[in-house]
Amino acid sequence: MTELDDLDRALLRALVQDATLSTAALARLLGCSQPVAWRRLKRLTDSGVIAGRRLVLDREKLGFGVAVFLGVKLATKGRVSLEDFERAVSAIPEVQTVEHVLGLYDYRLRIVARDLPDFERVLRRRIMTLPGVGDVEANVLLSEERRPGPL
Amino acid sequence: MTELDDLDRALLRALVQDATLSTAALARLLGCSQPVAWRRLKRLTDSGVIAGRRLVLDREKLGFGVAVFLGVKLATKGRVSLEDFERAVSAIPEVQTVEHVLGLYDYRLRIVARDLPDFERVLRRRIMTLPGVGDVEANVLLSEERRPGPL
DNA sequence: CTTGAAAAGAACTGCCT
DNA sequence: AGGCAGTTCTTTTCAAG
Repeated sequence: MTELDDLDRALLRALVQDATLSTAALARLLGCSQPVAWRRLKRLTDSGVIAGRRLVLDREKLGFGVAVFLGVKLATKGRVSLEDFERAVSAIPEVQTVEHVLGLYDYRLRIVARDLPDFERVLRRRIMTLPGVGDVEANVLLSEERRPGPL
Repeated sequence: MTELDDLDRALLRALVQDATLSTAALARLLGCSQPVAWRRLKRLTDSGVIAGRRLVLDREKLGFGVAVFLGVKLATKGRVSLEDFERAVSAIPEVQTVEHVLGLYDYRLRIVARDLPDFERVLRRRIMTLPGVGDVEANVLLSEERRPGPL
């Protein structure tokens, strides 16, 4: 954990909303000079608080109209099973995220597909054939909203 | 949907891996000139295929060691209920994403908290008091991997 | 579609309070 | 720590092949 002051927090809040802001624009927003904004930004990046920058793509414009969350329960869960499952699931291109979780399910997967028939294909030929798969629960994404989170 | 050629796809793949690449570095990777990489990038941005750029923060370094996925079933789900729920849930700072889904649950929420006691506080005082909440299922995040997705 | 180059702007550095 | 002024680099636009 890193100690942040109010200026750091304001900087992160601004950048989480729009990562394309220049340090000069940031400085204007925060009421400080451009080099100060730059130094803060660099410090946060070097210390790893800022872990990276990601492109946000428009699924639909790319022809992937369907996103589905799958909860997966494994039938057998030794150490080897987990590793086998993770390796196999990582090889499926339609899988966007693999989350290892604790609770009713063992893994949560975010899958994207062109349409529902395409999703059925992925589910039957890719997911259901994964090593050790037990129960699977699906939730089709209707809409999603991302929030800044606590800071 | 937008029609993309192989160069566009290669460009997106490269940028999804590292959104900090300069257009010159991109051009080198793709084997084209810098102005071409720049034009392609601009076209993809203007057309909305590239929807934005986001900062990736390190939860733990910010002091939020716990992330939990909640599946929420509403007890009553008229149009008004959905809107009430969404408005109320958006006001909780610990909520990072709100996903309206179809399936066993109505909403999936990603919650972050400082630790498990802090999460319990959020769950009891914020989540369980939301308007119309029925069943709630929780999955604690152990680890997550993001994959490039299909392209 | 390319290369090359100039103009604008952003990022980075050193020095000062 | 913060600010000013300057340098360097990238992005962006344009001319010409």
